[in-house]
Amino acid sequence: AEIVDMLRKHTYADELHQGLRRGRGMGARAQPTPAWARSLLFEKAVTPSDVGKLNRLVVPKQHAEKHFPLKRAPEATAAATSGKGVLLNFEDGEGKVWRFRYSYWNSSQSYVLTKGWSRFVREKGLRAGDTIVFSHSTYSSEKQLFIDCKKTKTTTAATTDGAPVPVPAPAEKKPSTEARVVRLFGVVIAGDGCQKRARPVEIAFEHGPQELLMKKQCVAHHRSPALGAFLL
Amino acid sequence: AEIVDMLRKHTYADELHQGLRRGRGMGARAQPTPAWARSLLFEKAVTPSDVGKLNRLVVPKQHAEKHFPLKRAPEATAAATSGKGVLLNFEDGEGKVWRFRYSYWNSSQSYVLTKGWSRFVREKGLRAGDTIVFSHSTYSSEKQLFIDCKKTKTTTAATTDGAPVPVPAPAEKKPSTEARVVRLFGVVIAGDGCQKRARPVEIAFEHGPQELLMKKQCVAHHRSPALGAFLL
DNA sequence: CTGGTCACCTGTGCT
DNA sequence: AAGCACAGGTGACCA
Repeated sequence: AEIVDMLRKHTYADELHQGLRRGRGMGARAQPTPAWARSLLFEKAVTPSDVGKLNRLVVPKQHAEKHFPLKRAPEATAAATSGKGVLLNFEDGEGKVWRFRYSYWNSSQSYVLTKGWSRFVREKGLRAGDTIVFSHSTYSSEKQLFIDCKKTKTTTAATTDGAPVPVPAPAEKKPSTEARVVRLFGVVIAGDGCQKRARPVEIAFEHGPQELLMKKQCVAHHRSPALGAFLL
Repeated sequence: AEIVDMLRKHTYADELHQGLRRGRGMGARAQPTPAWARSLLFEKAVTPSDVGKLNRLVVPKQHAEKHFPLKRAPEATAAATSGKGVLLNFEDGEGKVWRFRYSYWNSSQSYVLTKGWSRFVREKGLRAGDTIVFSHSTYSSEKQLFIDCKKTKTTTAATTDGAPVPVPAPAEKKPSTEARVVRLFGVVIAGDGCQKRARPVEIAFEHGPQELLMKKQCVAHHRSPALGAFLL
């Protein structure tokens, strides 16, 4: 029961460990584990769903059962299999540690990484077709796992599926020479002396007017004034 | 532990009490508590989610912590806060008593009514945009809570179903003296000082002007480039 | 099996 | 200009 509780909540040791590895803010480990100390487990080319809004990565069953410990400890099987799963730590190429929840979904009969995965996708800029690489330490004493991603070439970036998004490269901080502006939907709405508008209102959508790509939300919010009109 | 269990399951006394108040089937109490004996606590305009398949009502945190007793008894705090929550009884305008489970969701840091809520929604015919009113007895000896709903006027009553989402009366909530401006992070980024256009641009959407209280939210997710343009 | 309930999770808008 | 509140979700569980 105690072990189960430790799986559920972060323990003090966990936090300490995380803190140590992460160091300050962004936290690169002082000494990332070198590649020669790693042994490949398997790779997967991520699907659109893997990097989409499902916020999960499907781990191919063969590799999951072969390499990942969900059913290892017999006494922990009940907890791991039915429900909560386990938390796994993966170190990336920069030494940063990522913690994912790893569990089995009975409904889809599949192994998945859930909590924490979307953050990884976002921060790595992972895109459908990219490949993630799982490996582990060659030192059996360390049970450290590793995760890295091989991005597809973005130069020609012929997106197969419907996801264009010309990867803007890690769009660095805005060059200081550039004027400070405020953008809304990619359009400058303030700054630069509030330049005059040359163009009339145009609202473009991808799927036509009926889809609108907009979701309605009730805004009878307590104190927010009724936004019925935009004015610029 | 016993008390916790009583909170979890309906006790015999509970059922008896319910039965007495409800009378037969639809059950109106012989003497509903008159309005003058009630004191308003707060209101909420229900969202689509509140009346949808999620079967829960999010209670705005400020009101929840101010008016609802989840954290009252220090010894019960652990049980109430972490997990199970408590059962609360609310009397409606007809004297019928509704029992809801009220609890705190750690993951979303929010207070919710869960069990029993969907029945209320169904039987009251509650729709997104309707307002529910919470009040309590002015007799401090009675700790009775009340719940009522103010349906939005569907003047033509055209809405049978199909998600029309009527909307409450137009928000009067405007500091009349204040200039109309656009704020971002609370900072005016567009308005009188930075203004070339004199005319506010009104954006009307598919369901007509009464839908203007519905906020548009970009749902293009990760995909979609800069999402077209929104120039005014 | 089905549908209701529960305890989670996350992106986004508002402050 | 960063945090929080919450609308909108998920799978698991159970009656």
